[in-house]
Amino acid sequence: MTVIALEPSYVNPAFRRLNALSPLDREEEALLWQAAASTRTFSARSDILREGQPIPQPHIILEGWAYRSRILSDGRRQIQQFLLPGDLIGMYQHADPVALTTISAQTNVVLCAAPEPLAGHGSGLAEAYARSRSLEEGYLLRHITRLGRLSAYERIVDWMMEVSERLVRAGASSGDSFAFPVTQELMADLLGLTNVHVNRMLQALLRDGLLKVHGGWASILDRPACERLSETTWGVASGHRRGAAARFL
Amino acid sequence: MTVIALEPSYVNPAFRRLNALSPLDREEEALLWQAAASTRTFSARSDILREGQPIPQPHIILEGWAYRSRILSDGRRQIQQFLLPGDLIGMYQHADPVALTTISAQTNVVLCAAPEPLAGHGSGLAEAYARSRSLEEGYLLRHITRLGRLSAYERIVDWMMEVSERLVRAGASSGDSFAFPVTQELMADLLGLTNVHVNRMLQALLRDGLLKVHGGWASILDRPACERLSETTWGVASGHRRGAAARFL
DNA sequence: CGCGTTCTTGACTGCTTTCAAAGATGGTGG
DNA sequence: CCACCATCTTTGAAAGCAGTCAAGAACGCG
Repeated sequence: MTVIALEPSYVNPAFRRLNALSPLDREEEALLWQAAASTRTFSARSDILREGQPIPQPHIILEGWAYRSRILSDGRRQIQQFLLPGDLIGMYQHADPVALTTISAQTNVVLCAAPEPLAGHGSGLAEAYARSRSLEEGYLLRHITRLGRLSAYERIVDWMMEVSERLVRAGASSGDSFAFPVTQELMADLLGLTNVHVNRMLQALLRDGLLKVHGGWASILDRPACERLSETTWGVASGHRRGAAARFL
Repeated sequence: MTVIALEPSYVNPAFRRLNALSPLDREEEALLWQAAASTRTFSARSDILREGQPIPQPHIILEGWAYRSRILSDGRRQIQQFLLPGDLIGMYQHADPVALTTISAQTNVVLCAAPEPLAGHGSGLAEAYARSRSLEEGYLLRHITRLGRLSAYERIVDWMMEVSERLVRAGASSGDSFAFPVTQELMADLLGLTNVHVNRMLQALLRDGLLKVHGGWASILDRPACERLSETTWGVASGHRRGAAARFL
């Protein structure tokens, strides 16, 4: 359809991701087009939002990579998550929300306001937002597991698998190779490592034929092997080491 | 007032916490009393909910300690967070939510259903729920920073300060000493350490006069010193190591 | 009082960090 | 088109924090 050909290209990732989370009706699509008509661009390496600052309204990332981080008083930095095209920013539902972390643009980042869902109507948009929040909570929980219990080698693989999945979800990548604007120092600050050790592990991963991260691109060389390693992340059974009988909610 | 004297005691933590997050009106209070009239109890060391299982409706913890965790296929366990009295479970706003992690009862745990907020009315309850979710996201982000960038010694202090704050918030503790039903093995699985190392760090913390954790109780011996250590958690400035000029959202 | 769980201790190993310096890369302006 | 500069990557050697393994002590519940 011609209509699709006329869509502003930068809308696609956000559109695809939300629509996949919950099908949107025509009016909701229109809301998104309308919102995407007025964008805001942040240049690479600038801050989009600072911790403690009020959030005027939720936004959607149309294009670019950003991250949420905290810097300790002695200079240590922890990146809590990366934000990719289609991700939501500041989607809180209480009065006067405030940024819980600083959000920084790694590449140039294009944002638009997240349209308010239509009340008492096809709830596709509200549903998509809610699912997106759940998904995000899942990523945070997974990152906690990654940091607490995986080795450096495993952390890198597991996170790359997550990035790959999220890019596919937004339709921003279709395969095992994608643009990857992340320095080794950033990966280190995300994964609780040092840049030196990240460098060594990336070499090992390349040597082992699992991953290639080089020159702003990443390739998953051996997806089955990566999934096998990353699959350790998948839980089972009871949360107790020595559990009693279960009787669920 | 006699009415208050007649309140079931186990309602207090949840009631206090929610009411502090956003003032509830009389009808909303009534909803809570009503919900708390029918409780569900889980015995210590049983699972309340398993990863992947559908969540019939959100619940409130009236009493007891629980935790969310994931166990890797090789037996490694990561506890993502502890759930304390007044905390919410499964507060998702999309259709057919599913548990993102297993939730296990550490002590006996008493739950009740979280009442649906009254539509188009004093939005105190909805506001309290939303604020609770924000708070929880903040705790997850802080835990990520803890795991990624704090030493074992710092992790323990920082987490104990969080627990203390959360207990006070729920009115379940008023001071620097509180019941603490957490084994060293659990702390290890929460903080990404081994039980052996947690043991050694707790000894060091006692020796240094910061914390005493013993016999099911915890005491903060030197709160200023603990806060100073934990304060490293407080961020500053730009998220970038070498940042450009900021121009915020 | 007895048994399982939890805590404690010691010696040894090893993954990851630290520090420092050299090499590669990419964008910019002459 | 190339020199230049900041940023990013790579390397090596040494140190350290935390893990592993194993065994004994203490605790708490029935």
